[in-house]
Amino acid sequence: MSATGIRARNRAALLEAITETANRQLTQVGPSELSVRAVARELGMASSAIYRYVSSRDELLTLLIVSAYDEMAGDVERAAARTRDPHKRWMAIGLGSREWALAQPQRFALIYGSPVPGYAAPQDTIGPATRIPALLTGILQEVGAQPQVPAFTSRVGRSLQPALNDVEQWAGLTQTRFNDAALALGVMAWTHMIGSISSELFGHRHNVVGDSLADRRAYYQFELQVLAGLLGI
Amino acid sequence: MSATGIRARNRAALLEAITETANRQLTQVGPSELSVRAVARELGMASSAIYRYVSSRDELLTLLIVSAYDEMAGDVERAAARTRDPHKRWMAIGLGSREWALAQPQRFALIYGSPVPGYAAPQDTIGPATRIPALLTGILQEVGAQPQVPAFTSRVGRSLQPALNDVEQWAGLTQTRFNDAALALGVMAWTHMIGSISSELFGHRHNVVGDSLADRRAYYQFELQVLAGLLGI
DNA sequence: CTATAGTGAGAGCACTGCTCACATTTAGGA
DNA sequence: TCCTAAATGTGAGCAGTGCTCTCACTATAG
Repeated sequence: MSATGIRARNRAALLEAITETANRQLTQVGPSELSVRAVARELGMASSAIYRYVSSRDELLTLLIVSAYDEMAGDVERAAARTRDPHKRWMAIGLGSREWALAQPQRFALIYGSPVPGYAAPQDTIGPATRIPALLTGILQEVGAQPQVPAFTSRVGRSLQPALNDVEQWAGLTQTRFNDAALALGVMAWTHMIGSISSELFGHRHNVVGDSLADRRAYYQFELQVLAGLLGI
Repeated sequence: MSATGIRARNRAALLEAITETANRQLTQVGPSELSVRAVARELGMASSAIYRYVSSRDELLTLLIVSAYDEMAGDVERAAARTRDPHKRWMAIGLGSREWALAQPQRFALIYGSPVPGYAAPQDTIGPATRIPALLTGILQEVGAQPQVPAFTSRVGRSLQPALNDVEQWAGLTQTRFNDAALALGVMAWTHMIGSISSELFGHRHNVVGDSLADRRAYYQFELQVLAGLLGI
């Protein structure tokens, strides 16, 4: 009788259960170690049954990627919403991103680490992936999108021009509009945030700097300040 | 009769052959997919024989990591040695790093990507890992290590102090000596270089920016200029 | 009520890292 | 020189993986 049917409901519930347990296993084993069989085992079903709901391990990973992007963006958006001041929001976005990454390192690695070879991100992921950058560009737009590029801008300007030839597309995607330098520096800031978080999280910095940067949060905050300064926020 | 013995020589040669074929397989399959059995197969020996030379897959990875660090550093050092001008050397180091990464993406992922879970980098890797950063700090030292921090420095300064409490150790390691701000910005620059290269290589930026940054090399060059400007190079 | 499509179980294939018992070769000391 | 001990290679085997296929069963639509 039910238009959707009891089967459709069960199906949705089970698919949710699959992604949930997979996400929970991700807190312990890391993306490349995630096992379809282990998920099935924990759910008490045959491993082959999983493939009724997810066509392959890669498709399961895609589900987890989308969920990670979305949850991280949600956290960061909430953190950013707590203040109106552009500079404080800038810091909140940066620090919030790091916080989420430290709390969920494997899920961060899933979306910002080196991809598993052969995996091509489908279209479903680009929407959720754009949410945090959109917050940043929103701030740029708010402060007037006139970055206070320091004295070296003239030297930099020459090398910048050929890099940006499709700003219109970007502006349309994010519904913002500002000049080339602001875009370039904005992308640079976002790149640096995830680069610095990755560096801390994956222990690359430790191989080089040792414990020179004892208070990692304070150092990251310093970096955020530098980036904000570059953009005149 | 030979003090070392023919066996030791064979052993060394075979160990070299193993890392060589492993490195060649790395050009096609990526770190997490690298297979001990496949290496053995290509060398025409039983898979179990490999374990006479390498105690585990992780130890093989460590060998490859060290070799990747060393070869990349060699390339970049050569590129940097072509000029004496600090600014040009700065650019050569940054661009050289990117060049190597684009030519050997899997090996770059091996050393700067997300680590395989459970793998802890042994001491052998920290020496080779420090070579390129040492080039950068060398330039900082050369230009006087007085970064031209822009107007926002005063605001930044407060948050910087707690982050740096073991500068002496770092200075000893790299045999350089400069002030806290120079160190902090230097680490930031290096962090950004590998972060930006990773972002381009692993396709993270593509999910966000699309093809707005058409000429990726030009954009990366722009970033290098900004970083150089921050450090007064 | 029946034909159909959805669902689960289990066996099986090809692959992985790794261990072990066994044969063979080599090296060094009595 | 001989002989013991160490080093080396082989193949079987264990436990795990992703994924496919066949078979039974059940809910749904006509």
